[in-house]
Amino acid sequence: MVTIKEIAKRAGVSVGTVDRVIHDRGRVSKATTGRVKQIIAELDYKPNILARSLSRLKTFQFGVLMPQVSPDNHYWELAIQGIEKAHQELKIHKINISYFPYDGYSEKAFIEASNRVLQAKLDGLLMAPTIYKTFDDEFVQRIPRNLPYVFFNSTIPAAKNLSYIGQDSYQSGMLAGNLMLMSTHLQGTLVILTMLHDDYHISKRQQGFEDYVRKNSNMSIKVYGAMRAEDRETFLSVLDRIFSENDDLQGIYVTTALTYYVAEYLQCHHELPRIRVIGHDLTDENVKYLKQGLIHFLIGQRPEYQGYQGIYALYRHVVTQEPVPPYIMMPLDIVTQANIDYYLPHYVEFI
Amino acid sequence: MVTIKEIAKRAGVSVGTVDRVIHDRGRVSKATTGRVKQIIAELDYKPNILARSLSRLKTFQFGVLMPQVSPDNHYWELAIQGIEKAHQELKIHKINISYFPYDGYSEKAFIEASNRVLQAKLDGLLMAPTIYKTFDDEFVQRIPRNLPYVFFNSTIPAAKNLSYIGQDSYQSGMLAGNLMLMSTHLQGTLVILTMLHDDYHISKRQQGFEDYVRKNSNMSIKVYGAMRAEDRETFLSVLDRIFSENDDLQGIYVTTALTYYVAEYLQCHHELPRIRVIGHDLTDENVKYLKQGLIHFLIGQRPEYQGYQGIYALYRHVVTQEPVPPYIMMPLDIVTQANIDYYLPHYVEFI
DNA sequence: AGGTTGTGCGTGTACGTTAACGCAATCTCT
DNA sequence: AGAGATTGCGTTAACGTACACGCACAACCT
Repeated sequence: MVTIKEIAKRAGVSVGTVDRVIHDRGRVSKATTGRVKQIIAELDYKPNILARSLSRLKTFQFGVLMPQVSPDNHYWELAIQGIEKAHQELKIHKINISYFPYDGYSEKAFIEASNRVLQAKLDGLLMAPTIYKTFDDEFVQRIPRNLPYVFFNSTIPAAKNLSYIGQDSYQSGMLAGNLMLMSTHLQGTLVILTMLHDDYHISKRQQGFEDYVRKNSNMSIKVYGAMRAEDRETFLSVLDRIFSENDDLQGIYVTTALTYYVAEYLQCHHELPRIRVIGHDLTDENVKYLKQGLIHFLIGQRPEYQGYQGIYALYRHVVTQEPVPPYIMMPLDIVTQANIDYYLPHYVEFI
Repeated sequence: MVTIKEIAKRAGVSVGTVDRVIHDRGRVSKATTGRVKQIIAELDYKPNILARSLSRLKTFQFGVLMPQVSPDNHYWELAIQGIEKAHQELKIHKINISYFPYDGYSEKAFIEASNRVLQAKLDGLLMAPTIYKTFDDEFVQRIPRNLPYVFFNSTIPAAKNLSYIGQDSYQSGMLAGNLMLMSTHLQGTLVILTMLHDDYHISKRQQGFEDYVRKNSNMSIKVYGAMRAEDRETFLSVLDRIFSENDDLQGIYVTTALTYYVAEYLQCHHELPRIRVIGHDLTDENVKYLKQGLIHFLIGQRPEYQGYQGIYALYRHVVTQEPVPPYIMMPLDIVTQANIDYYLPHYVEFI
């Protein structure tokens, strides 16, 4: 193993000088710098990460900017689980994580949280740009150039983020379409039940589904929306309309995690025909109905793994200085009754 | 952070003594041992793994006993990729890996390789018990008690292995049945095309499929076998029989990675009815036909991840002395045209 | 009694890197 | 010209653990 000492010897300098070159701390002549760098390249020197973390005095601070955990959105909780797992693994390397949670429905709360982020001394930032507009205008512009940041869950096209970790939403809609066509008779009507029209993510799913079904079948598609996702009454009345207006209904695709409303509805209405139900996310409610056979496919997005990978992307860039891919795409996990047990977060021993 | 020095101070001894207690190197009085151990427990001392690996003189040797890579079985190659990935990550911790490959079809070759394993000085062994009988009788019995070993791919029930990493084969057959029923009309005939009757793994898949279909439908099942998997001619003649003998055929489930033979056959016989084709493993051939729409579902088993996890299980047990779960079950990945790209090994950035 | 062996500890160096400190030599400013 | 700042290095003590070595003392043997 080639060490800093070996390099120092070959360059005819001390280890202190080599260290200064490696870390660009200055106070080394141009000539010496060049010589040391050349020897480093020649010997293909790779710093020993163990010795590094052991002797480093500084602790790195990573910030996490994302909506606070709320009962109606399981996703963030799981993301935190992954972040904490990474935290545990990396704290020996003197990595610390501070959270900047905010009320996901309040712009003011977000702005306040983002200001706190800017005031904190951070070496890296992991964030979920949930409020597209606000983020883009108010925050991302103000991030200092030397603060690397990673997006997860969703992304902002023009931003200078180090990496994006998440799913291809359009493709996940395509996949839903694919599953729908494989499990129906290619005739009749399909319904897309969607919500939160302002969410880029979700409209992409819808688009993917529509495009796939249009291209690969002659089935007709009807789109229904429920703006206020939390409002159960509205939701159920929309379902009333869906079933009364479509007598040749073959399946419903729910673009969000609220798929279980449909299952609940079907459970209460035994007279309704057998239709396919496809949706997203392995929330407790969804999983329950999947197991009961009232939901047929769920598409999982590995929220824990997204959080985990997000922290690791920062670590690799900031600490080990490995290259980090600009996109880390999460697989589109297809989950049914028969394989659900292997995708539940408490089961998954992801490393 | 609580260090060995802190413990030494509190116990009124030197760090050398604490070290001797921790590593059970002897030469410490009973009284002192007890006192040190108690303080370790009280302070919840966790050794610093970085300092440990840095100052350790010994390198750990892990052995890998599995069939050599062969063109007709992609699986092993992928497993090695994962093993090598773990190797790269762990070599800084002074972990070394040596391979003991053998011809998977020859018992003699296996026995020879296993003897070499027993002669090597190993600290851990990762192995795939492919030849069930032979393994059980000849080899597992002779593994020294102090050599921890991990199975991957398949397992031996009565063995004293540290862990098993792989899939639940029965459940993966169930999943195939589940997908088959969801994508057919629940009437007509289904064919199971199987081979290698002596393989426990594969017969479990068949059984899972049969049980699921019997329980959840009235479709009739017919089982066809091709003993010599490599023999293309035999295989094609079996397919001739399948299609001529079953005029209400709805789908074929292939219990192995040889699914592409069916796809190939269908490609050459345009006159044949549209049937569902479901099989296992993301081999290049299978993926090709999946993308073409001639295979509808593949069930993946993450061979790279199995190898990766296998090495890490040994590492955790031998080096960090964390507890290792007796079973690390791989998810049953459902792969279609629409999500295949995210499951291909070159894409997956599994950490 | 003298030698050997074993027990119970402490000391010190090493692992590879970081980073504070120190010290000439040179440069800058009044 | 002299004081102060800057440049270009070398030296060294950490970081936390492993492990070889050594030393004192007791036990045992002949």
